[in-house]
Amino acid sequence: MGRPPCCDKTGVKKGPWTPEEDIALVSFIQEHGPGNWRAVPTNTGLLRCSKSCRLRWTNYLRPGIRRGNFTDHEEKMIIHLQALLGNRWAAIASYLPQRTDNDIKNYWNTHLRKKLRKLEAAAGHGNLPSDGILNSDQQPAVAKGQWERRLQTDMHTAKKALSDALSLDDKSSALPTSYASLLASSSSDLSSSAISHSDPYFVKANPPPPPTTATTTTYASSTENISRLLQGWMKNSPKSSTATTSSSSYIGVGTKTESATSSDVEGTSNSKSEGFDQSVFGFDSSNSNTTPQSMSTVDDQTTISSTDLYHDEKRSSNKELIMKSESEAAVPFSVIENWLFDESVVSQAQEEGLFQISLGCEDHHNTSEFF
DNA sequence: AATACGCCCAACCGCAAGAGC
DNA sequence: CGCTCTTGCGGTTGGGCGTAT
Repeated sequence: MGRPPCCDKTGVKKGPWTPEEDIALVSFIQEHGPGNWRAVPTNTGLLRCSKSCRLRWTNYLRPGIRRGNFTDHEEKMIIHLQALLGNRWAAIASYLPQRTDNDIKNYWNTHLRKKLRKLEAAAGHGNLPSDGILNSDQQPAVAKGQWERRLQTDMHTAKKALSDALSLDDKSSALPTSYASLLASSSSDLSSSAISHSDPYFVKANPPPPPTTATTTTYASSTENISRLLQGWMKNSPKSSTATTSSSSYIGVGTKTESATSSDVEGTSNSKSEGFDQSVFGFDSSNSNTTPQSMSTVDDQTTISSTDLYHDEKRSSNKELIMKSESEAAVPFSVIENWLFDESVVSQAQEEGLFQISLGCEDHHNTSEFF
C-alpha cells in the first residue's frame, strides 16, 4: 500500500517520557480532552509523534489506571479470559477496568505464562503449548482483521466452557489441570513473586487497611500525582515546560520502589478514556491525603452495572463486538457478564476498595465455583 | 567491588479497521 | 467506491534494574 508512517520520523523524539513532556501532554488534554492526537504534538510543542502521545496517555497518564501488583482476582481473571479469548488483551482489559491492555499483556508474558509453563511441566502432560497459550491460540491461524469472526468463535468456546463449568461443582473440571492448579496456587505464590514497583507518579500512599488478600497492593493514582505535579507547575510557572517545582517528585521513569497499599484506589473506569472528565484531576492538594474525587467515583463505579463499565469508548467498542457476536450466534453471552459483575462480587470489590471480579474459592455462588 | 546475566516494563512498530470525504 | 487520515490493537524491543557469580 505504501502507507506513509504515522508521523515524520525525523525530529521525533523517542524513548522514555520526561516529566515536562508528561505535563505538557496532560495539560493539553485537560484543556482539550483526549482525541485529535494528530494535533497534540503541534499544539504542545512535543517532539513526539501523535501515536506516542496517545500511547503515553492511554497506558500511563490517563486517569483511572491502576498500577502495581495484580491481585489474585485480577490474575485469575486474566488467566481465564486469556483461556477464553486468547491474546485479545484489549478485550481482556475491558473486564479489568483499571488495567491497561499493555499492562495485562506484560503481566501475562512475564508472570502468568511462566507460571503456566512451570505448572505444566510439573503436571507432566501436554495440555499446553510451550508458550502457555491456550485455546484460541491453537486455533488455525486467522487472518488479521478477522478477529470479530474469531471472537465469535471464541464466544462459542467461552459459552461452552462456561456452560460446562456452571453445571459442575468441581471448579477445576472445566480447565486444564495446570490451569486449575495455577488458580489454586495463585494466591500464594503470586504475592511472593510480585514485584513491588512504582514510578514517579505513583507515590506510596496512606496506611492501608489490613489487606484482604496476600500482598494486595495498589498505587496512588497517576491522577493524584500528576495533579500534584501540575498543581505546582501551574502555580509557579504556567505554560512553562521547566516544571522545576514538581519535577523534583519525578524521580525517574521506571524506577522501582517498595509496594504501596491496597487502599489506594485509582480513578474511575469511565473517566479513563476519551470520555475524560477533567474533574478527575482534582487540582486540590488535599487529593494526596484525602479521598480524591476520583476515588469517591470509584466507589460509585463499583456498584454500577456491567453496562456502566462500558462507558469507556474502548470498552464499548469491545462490548459492541461481543454483543454483535452474541446476536449473530443467537446464544446469550450475558451469563459471562452476569457472572463477571455479580453483585456479591462487586460488594467484595467495594470492600477491597477496587474493582475486582471474584473468581475466588470464598465465593459460594455457583457461577464462581467454576473458578 | 566488578561483571554478567536475566527480568521487567514502557515504548515502539506494523497492521487493520473505522470515519470522513 | 476508493482514498486518506486517524485510531486501536497485538507483537516486539531495548534499556534500566536487581540478582547471581
